[in-house]
Amino acid sequence: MIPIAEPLLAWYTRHGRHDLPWRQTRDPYPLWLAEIMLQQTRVESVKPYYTRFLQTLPAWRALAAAPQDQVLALWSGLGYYTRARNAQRAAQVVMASFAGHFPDTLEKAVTLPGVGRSTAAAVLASAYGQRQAILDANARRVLIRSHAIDADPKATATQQWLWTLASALTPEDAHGYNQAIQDLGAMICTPRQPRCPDCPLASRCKAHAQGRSHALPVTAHKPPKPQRHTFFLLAADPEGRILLEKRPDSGIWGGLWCLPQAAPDGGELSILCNDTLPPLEDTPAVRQFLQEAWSRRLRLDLQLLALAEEQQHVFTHFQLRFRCAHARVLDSAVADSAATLRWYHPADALTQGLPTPIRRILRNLGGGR
DNA sequence: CAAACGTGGGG
DNA sequence: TCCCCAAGTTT
Repeated sequence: MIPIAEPLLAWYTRHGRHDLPWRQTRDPYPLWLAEIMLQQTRVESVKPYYTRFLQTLPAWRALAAAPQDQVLALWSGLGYYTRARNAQRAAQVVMASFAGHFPDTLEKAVTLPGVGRSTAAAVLASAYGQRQAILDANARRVLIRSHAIDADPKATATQQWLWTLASALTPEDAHGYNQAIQDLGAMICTPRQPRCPDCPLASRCKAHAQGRSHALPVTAHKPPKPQRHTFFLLAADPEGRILLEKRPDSGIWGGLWCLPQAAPDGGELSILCNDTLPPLEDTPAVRQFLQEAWSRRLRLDLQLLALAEEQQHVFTHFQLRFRCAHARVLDSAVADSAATLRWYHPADALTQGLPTPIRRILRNLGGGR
């Protein structure tokens, strides 16, 4: 085991990112919110979301009581929307079970939805000054390189070893150390082309000594992404409003407002589907199928006008190809009654929680390019 | 325990 | 253009 705390903290004092918005406080609520937003997400992406969210919902009570649609609207574009729904559930638990205070033990903290071991440790260290080790992607990379760990980082045994290492190396000032190791990972010990000449740990780094910094951590080769296809319905009523459908909480884009979908094989209509379809052809048969399927499911008398050019959206685990079907309805009364279906003027729709590609589509509707 | 879960920036 | 992957957690 290689002691790194002392040079790390010295480096952090001089070169760390002390100006990050969530480093201006020791209040658990904003610290916790930042940790949730930063999960699998870059600092620069989080900043504007963090500021806006905190201005709108500045405390546990406000978040716990907010409409879910408001929470998701504040999260819209940030991705991994389970985090937003869990964050609100966590705020409700904090209010109901912890008297409005973030719990003060790891055991209790990890019972909060969306709060795992690393997030819990980060908050406890920063908010309460506890000696708690984190193990995020930055800390993991620094430990793997400094100790020249060849094993698969995903393997359970490796994870266990890394946690043991992290705990042993974390000093009393875990608050400072955790931030220091994260900054080192983000600024010096980066995934590709690490800047070893500038690294305060270079002299004691095993990977550097072996000339293997660039080769660690070992990375698994990724299989190609499966392709999925769907049609999105752009139905306009006589007032120029667009029909949106609220997605179920589970699954992709959970809880967001989306354009209604259809898959040309007649399969489940409310989910993004599926790899076995014929491509997104524009034939009379396809048009007829789409018009009938949507009319029946949405209980609308709609006329299909045109199929727009194919677009695509890439997710972590699959690639989505889609076309927008422009349609009009003469009477929008029926769909208004369903809780998961709503007509929106495009400008109002843009204030809702929307998936990024749907936001792009709606933004480009009127006068956009 | 492998897969699900978003999006955008950088090489 | 394409591939990588980021302050992980949940199922």
